[in-house]
Order: sequence, then structure tokens, then C-alpha cells
Amino acid sequence: MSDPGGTPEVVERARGLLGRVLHGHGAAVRITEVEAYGGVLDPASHAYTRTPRSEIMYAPAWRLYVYRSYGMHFCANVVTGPTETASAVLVRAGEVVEGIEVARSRRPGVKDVMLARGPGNLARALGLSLDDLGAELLTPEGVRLGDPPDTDPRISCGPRVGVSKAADVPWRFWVTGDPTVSAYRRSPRA
DNA sequence: CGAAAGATTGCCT
DNA sequence: GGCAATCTTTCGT
Repeated sequence: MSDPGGTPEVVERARGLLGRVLHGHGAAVRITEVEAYGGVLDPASHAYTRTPRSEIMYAPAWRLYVYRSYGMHFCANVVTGPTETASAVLVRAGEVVEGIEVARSRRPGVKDVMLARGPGNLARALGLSLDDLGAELLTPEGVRLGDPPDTDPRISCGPRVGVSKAADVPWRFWVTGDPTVSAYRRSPRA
């Protein structure tokens, strides 16, 4: 396969995030869909060019990178390092496993399976915003990541959603057959 | 300083 | 399937 990032570590980390629980503010999801971004060598990564927005990606691993998308949404990533490589994993979808009432109240009129379907919706269901930028995910308090699941989930892969560069690199991973996984949409510019 | 693009979403035909 | 909403960030002049 083509390998623009030359960083298999981020792929390992991305697959390893599937099935883990991401705790937000008053709600938590079991991660069912992610995308790997290879940092400075990946044309599709925000870290491909170093800017104020992407600065957090160059920091040590296991911190949260949150950015605003299309003015109205937030998207959450796990920075996976190593430092200066700036790899990260975009959390695209999950199943709400805690605080479902809170998640519902944040997304009125949405079916449960759709509460955290898509990166903007997931951040919304968890109450994540720029206030959470740089959060330490392995600490026992606040926004954090749970332990890996006991049994590895069955994983499918395919091209990343929405990116106009490196659009054919199959670095999107999801739990096979899970109903909370978002629908694939290719970027109109790809 | 103006312009264009964007790791999206939901509603329209 | 197509497109508008919405606004910050980034890039070009």
C-alpha cells in the first residue's frame, strides 16, 4: 500500500484505539471508528505544515487535539507522537456507553445509534470543545481514555473521509459491522 | 489585507 | 446525490 507517512506506529495506535472508551464531560463512548494521520510526512495531516493550530500535535503523545471544523463543529484527535513527528488519530464515531441522557440532551431528536456518529457529532455528544485542547488522556480525571478491550474487535479499513490529499490511503479503521460507524463520504475535491 | 479552503453536517430535490 | 450553512485558519498578493 502507499505509505505517505512512513509511520506504521500511528496505524497501530489507531487500530488499538478501537474498543477503548473515551470519557468526555458527563458522557463516554466506546470508540468504533478512527482515522490515522501521519504527521509531518502526511499531506492530509494538519501537521503537514506547522501552524499555531497544529502546534499541539508536535507535543508528547496521549494529549487531545481539538480543532474547529467548518465554523460550527469540533473534532477530537488523540496525539500519538513521537514528539516532533506529530502523528494523530481522529476519533470519528463511537457508541455512547455512559451518560446517555446527557448525550441525548446535547443532540435533541437524534436516535441513540447516531449520537456519536461522525467526528463533529461525537465531540458534541461528549461536550468537547477548544477548552479541552491539550487534555492529558491517561490521567484518572476529566477527559480521558479507558483501558484497551479484553478481546480485540474485528476491524475493517478503507480510505479516509473528507480529505482531498492522499485520499486513497486506507487509514480509516472501524469495528466491522458496528451500527454506530459513520457513512463514507469522499471529499468532493479528491 | 482579501480570498479560499476546510479531517462536517443536515436538509433539499 | 447535491448543495448551502457558517466561520476560523491559512495562504497569496
